Amino acid sequence: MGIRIYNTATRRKEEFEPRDEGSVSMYVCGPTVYNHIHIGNARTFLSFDVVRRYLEYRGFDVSFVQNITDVDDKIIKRANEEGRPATEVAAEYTTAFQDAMASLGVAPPTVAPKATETIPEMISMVRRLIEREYAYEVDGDVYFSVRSFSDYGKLSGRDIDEMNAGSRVDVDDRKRDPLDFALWKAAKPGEPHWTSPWGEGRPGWHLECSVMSEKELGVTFDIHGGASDLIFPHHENEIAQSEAATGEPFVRYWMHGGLLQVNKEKMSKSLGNFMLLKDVLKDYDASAVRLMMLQTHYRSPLDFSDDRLDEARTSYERIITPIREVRAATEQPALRRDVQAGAEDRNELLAAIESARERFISEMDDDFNTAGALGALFELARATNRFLGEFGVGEGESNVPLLRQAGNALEELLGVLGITVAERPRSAYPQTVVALARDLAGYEGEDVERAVDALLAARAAARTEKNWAAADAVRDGLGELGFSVEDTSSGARIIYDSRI
RNA sequence: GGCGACGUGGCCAAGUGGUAAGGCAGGGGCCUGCAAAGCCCUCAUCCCCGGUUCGAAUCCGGGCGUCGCCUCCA
Repeated sequence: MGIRIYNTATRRKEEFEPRDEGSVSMYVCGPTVYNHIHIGNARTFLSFDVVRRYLEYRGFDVSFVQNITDVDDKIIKRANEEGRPATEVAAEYTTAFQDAMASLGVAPPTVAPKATETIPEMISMVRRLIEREYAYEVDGDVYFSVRSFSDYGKLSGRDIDEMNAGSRVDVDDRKRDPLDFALWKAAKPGEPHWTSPWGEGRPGWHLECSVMSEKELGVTFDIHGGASDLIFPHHENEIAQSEAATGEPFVRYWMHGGLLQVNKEKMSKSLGNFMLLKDVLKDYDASAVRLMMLQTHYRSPLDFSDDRLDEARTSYERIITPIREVRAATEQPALRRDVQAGAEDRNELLAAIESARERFISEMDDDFNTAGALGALFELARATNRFLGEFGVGEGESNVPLLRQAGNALEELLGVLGITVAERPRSAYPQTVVALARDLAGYEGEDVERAVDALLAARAAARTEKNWAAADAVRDGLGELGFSVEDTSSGARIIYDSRI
């Protein structure tokens, strides 16, 4: 059985069959660039990053399109508040968005169209809709007439007549129906504007995604994603626009992610209970953030808290430890224990590798069940730790190929989830270790790396002499600088402890 | 009021008909100079009440509770 995807449009899981065999066209609604993105936004982009990575892992050639909405009411509002051009605001936060995505390890889209660079196509779609009598113009504004599109409401399961539209918003009496939405907005003085058959104006938000997706992927593309708060009205409106304009089905599979919550309440910019991604990443590794989020299924709500991030950081260490251990052991095999593993034990680890891989794939095939997939990886981590602890590299390093196989499998599958084993950056050692080395190890140079080497050597010597006080002074001193020292059978190891 | 989702151990969370993955935390043990890491053991009958079935966390009905959408929102 292949990949199954929960399709919001049909409310059930469906076998995934792309439009074109072997390739996938997917579109995910991107940000409106008027502020830094918060971690709720990040969760959605992360979810679809994993979808994209997994589809590629399964051999599909994925065209991944994500727009940048760089002209919008909120951008204009912000620009007015700050007394600078809207284009400047948009440019600033576009860059910030791209930087934030990169720091979370989200792969860049194949194409990232900007609304302001797609204006002619937007005007063209509005014109098509007017010609087909799905849209009408009033005083330079153009509205989509929801009642002219009989399928309106099919994605969100709503009936126009049962919605008490306008009950909480002022009804614009120029609209034929309160639910009619703007395709094109006449520009007010000082706003960004483009020349159109209806006068100077700018595109409506919903229009942008219909146009940019069609331009890059054509009609009836495979996957359209976004968070569940976009189902209505945004995605409903996209369907109406695109299907009315083209007469073809818009999208094959609609995927919607669950919302991030804080204290059981939705995190949103309007509620003000948000945390910016860039701030969270100051304190937590991207991989830990990814692990935290991926331990919950993408469609479920996820309650966010520092406690959960702390837990995720601990479990991140757990899952990458065997990878580090295997590297250390296979790089310095002479120092490792050399117990020969019997065929039975070797086969057991081999079987664990195979079953982890199989389970990972079957969990991910089932609507991208990252939580289940991670479960499989934790099990492989334990099997690897057990083997490593019991046999090491084996006599004549005979266990090395098998251990590498286990470590590589873990690393490869974690990589599909975008979780990487962070290499300790060389620059991580602060200059203060030099002083520490001078005090405790008699080191006289200025190089931080060598200072650390000197400290570890001094500690090893002290331990040989059973001078525990001197040995512990080194460990405690490094500990205060944020590094922990762990003794392994291949000698002491120093790791940066991000908790400090 | 309409539409929808959800309710699994101390916390988080997979599992959607055949007898409860995994992570975090806790308890006991091994290893260690001490630690850390790791390993082993231990820790639930799935919100409540009915029903269907040989058998249900898993299906149906009814409660109770939480959340989301119906307005810009990832």
